[in-house]
Amino acid sequence: MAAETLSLAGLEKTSLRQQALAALRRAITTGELAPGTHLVETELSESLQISRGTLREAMRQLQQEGLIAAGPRGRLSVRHLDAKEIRDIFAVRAALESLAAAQLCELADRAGVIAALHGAIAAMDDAERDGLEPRIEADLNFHRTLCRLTGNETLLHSWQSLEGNIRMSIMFAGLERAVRNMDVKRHADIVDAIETGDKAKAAETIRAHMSGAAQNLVG
Amino acid sequence: MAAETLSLAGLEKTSLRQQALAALRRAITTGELAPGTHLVETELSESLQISRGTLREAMRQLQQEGLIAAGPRGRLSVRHLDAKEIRDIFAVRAALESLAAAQLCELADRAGVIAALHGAIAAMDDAERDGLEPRIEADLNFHRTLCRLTGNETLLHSWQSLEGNIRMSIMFAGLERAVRNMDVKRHADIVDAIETGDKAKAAETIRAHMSGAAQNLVG
DNA sequence: ATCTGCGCGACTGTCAACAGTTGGTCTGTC
DNA sequence: GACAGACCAACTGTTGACAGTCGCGCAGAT
Repeated sequence: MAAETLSLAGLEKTSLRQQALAALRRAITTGELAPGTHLVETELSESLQISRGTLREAMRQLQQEGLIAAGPRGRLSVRHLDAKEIRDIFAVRAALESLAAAQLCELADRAGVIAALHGAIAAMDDAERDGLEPRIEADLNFHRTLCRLTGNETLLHSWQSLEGNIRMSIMFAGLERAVRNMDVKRHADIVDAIETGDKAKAAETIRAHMSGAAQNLVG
Repeated sequence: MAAETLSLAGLEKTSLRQQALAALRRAITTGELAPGTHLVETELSESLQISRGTLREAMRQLQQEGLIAAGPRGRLSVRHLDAKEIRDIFAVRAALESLAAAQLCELADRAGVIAALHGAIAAMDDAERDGLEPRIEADLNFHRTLCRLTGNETLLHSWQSLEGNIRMSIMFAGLERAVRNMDVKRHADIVDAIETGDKAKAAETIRAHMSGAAQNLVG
């Protein structure tokens, strides 16, 4: 029986707060909870089957992530994005990811990094057959990996706190427009630029990618 | 009695959660709560005279800001920064603020922006006589203003979520080292670069400023 | 002396209830 | 019919209490 006990399959005992957080994040970024919707604590806690206190903790986190906004008298509602805000979000995203690309260029041995990024691109390629959502996940995973590989935890954390906003932007613009940005070749260009080790070039490639992406979404 | 009722003096009715948030943030960034200190909910709620539920909401927010970190079994403790993390924080900060500088360069009419930034520098100059903390506040205010003037709310929000980490970095390095970065002239250089409207130059000025600042803190 | 249970104290996860405020509605009066 | 004022329902802010779990120390067996 040693094999079973060593598997540790049931290691992740997530708290109710984390489950609620994930559920709400998903509901908002998929549009199940429409922008502008007023989030009533009592209703939500009932539908999620958790207490208000636990729910409130999760909502604070979502508020900090920018997915929900506070109105007068503490009323929380699903944030609504307009075209300018999407452009602003992608400008910040471009700044963060170009830093990531530049930091990766500074690494002496980039072989492992390049391999990991190629793996992420391959996953994007595979996802093309699986539908829209998997493609979006694969795309976000590529960019998240870009940040993670730098080893700069602050950078990764900042990017992740933007991730919800990015997902909302995609949802707002519509999935059809969003998939235009999932082109494999353009992502391969990013990896190639990093491989050369030219910081300025890599950063500029990212900025161009993001500028085009924002244009695709709102233009 | 119209005068009194119109004064709106008591407009800011801050919730206990916000007060707790401010108090904790201050205690951590001033070192009153040393890095690594385990934050026991029952103790803190008693010393702050609030209930645990309210305290927990504030702690979630601090956790997202990166001021406190979660250990095993949900234990929260004051985050500890090492030299690498400070460099990482300042690299992200540089990326955000150079975006701010670049966006400000794109404005057709920069007169108002330049004036506001000169005002912030003048405040730094005044603060030189007032001691260490006011100088730090004036410095942070300058950089926050830089982000705010872009009108990019996401950028401002990202910067502010980094602000706590910046304050921790300053505390960690010691106030004597930190004030080396408060030089008025070097900040004036930033404003001058923005005034020329040269995006690349302005961004590079910021990056150099931040690189030097990080070096001053940990070098 | 070392190891194995066993309690016990300490803390976090979670919940249900109370209090205060705001906005709407309904009624009575002019 | 319009307006003023008083109820009333709906929410959020805040609290105290209960439950589960982890780590530690102590006693007893080998």
